Amino acid sequence: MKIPRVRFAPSPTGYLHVGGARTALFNWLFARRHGGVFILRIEDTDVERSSAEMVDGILDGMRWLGLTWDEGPLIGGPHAPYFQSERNDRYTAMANRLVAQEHAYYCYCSPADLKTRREAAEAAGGAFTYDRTCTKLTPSEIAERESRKEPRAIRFLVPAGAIRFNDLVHGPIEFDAANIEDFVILRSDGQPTYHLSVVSDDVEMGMTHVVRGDDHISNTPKQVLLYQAVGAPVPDFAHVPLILGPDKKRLSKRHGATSVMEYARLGVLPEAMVNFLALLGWSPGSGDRELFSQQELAEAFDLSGISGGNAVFNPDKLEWFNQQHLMRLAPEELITRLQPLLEEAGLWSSTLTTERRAWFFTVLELLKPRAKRLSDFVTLGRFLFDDALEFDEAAVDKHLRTGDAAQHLAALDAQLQTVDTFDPASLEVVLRAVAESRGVKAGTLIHAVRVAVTGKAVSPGIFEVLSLLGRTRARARIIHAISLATDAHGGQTTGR
RNA sequence: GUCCCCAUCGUCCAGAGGCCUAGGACGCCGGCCUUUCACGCCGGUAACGAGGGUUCGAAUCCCUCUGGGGACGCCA
Repeated sequence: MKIPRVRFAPSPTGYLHVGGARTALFNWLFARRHGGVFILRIEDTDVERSSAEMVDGILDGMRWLGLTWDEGPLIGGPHAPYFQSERNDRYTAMANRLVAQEHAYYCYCSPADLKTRREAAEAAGGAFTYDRTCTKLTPSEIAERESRKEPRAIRFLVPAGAIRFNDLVHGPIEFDAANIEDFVILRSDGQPTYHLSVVSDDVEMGMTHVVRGDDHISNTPKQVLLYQAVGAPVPDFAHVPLILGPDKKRLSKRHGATSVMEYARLGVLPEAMVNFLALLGWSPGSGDRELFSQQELAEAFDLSGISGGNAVFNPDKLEWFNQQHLMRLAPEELITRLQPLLEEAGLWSSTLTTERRAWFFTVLELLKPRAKRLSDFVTLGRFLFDDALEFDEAAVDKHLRTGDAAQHLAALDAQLQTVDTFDPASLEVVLRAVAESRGVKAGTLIHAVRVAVTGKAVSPGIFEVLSLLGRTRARARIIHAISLATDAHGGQTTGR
């Protein structure tokens, strides 16, 4: 196989959504797998709807996912520029060449008129196809209109016959040109349309494969025609099925989060998103493995593993992948990812990464199996980072303001004051001894202590928690809880 | 309406004629572990859309139907 050159060519009319992200990922994986080149090209020929912010948003999404491009915005490359809005002269040149070779012609029909006719046809239940009015113009009529500078578009003259191309995921696909109208390639304002700019760029940039969404299948015959008209080799196509919402409709905003950066904000790891997206519509074939790093995916990826049918986006599975990747993240790395979140929550201090490093690592290990998202470390670990506890009233009523909880805690506190080492094992011995001496089940005391030191009914193992808190903080909380327990009417239960 | 794509558990995939009394994962339901919640472990639930062919033999090949999706713009 020749060295593949592939591209992801988003239109900056919105943020990078999961569908686009997966297409980008497949292109990236394909390039990396075969030692090819991955190009990022911005298709901003729709001036009305494109914006610089959207370009930045897409670049952010690409970077977050780790989809580095070899040629494209910011870094340039041998085929610069990589913004279609800056390649206009090439498109006009190609359009003019096509007119000169009679592969295309001027069309003076007004868009407004075309629109009404199209709507009328639709109302009548059919589809409107351009009737080639302007192909009937004589050379002198054209010359006259041109001299008057009448606005006109350029249409491609679709030749009759079958148009065939081989799709790497769908196999051979054939269209009858009779069903394809003479499409506009250059708008009356001189701007190229999608078909023209895509083919022009893909030819000039030497694309060998076009990996894109399924929704482009019906565009492909038009583009094949364009390749043939300019005498360029037709690349191999691979049309990737779409991502659907739970209702089997094309995934859109009304299904919830669709922007990849939205998932980033929700505490999803890019490695989880990549893993999830890669396996949505693609499979490495035999083998039951599902957990892959980006590198491993790049080694296993193959276009032939892409399935032909659309796939439903399953948030539950994404969350599972996230949890799995979270658990596999090295402590150092986890800290880096967590820092912004902890800072935002006002829970970060530089001591976390210096003298209390070991302490922090242990905390993270304890929280890991319980966290499904990055943000869970903040909520789950808050009681360890911050002494201002928020008490769960129901838990307080159930475990603290009940029986002799206060006395039990007081007895425990007395022992905690004197216990030699504050490690989990010693603490367990102490607590069980106190429970026995007071004639209660260990569980009873444990539950009371948990609420006392965490404010909640659920937490990681209580002995680890106590140990991590340390003697001073643990005892202070228990003492406060005792007063809480004696206060029959609840009253102020927040803070310390 | 026309054209195109697709069709295995609720969902994502495996399966490229006999290995399939259809496998894995998520979810769900049990159980174990346990101080709670998770993690982990064990087990269970659940599918080849229908009908015709081809073949000794079909989830796998062909046809029809049905169903779902996409495209029909001077949007990309």
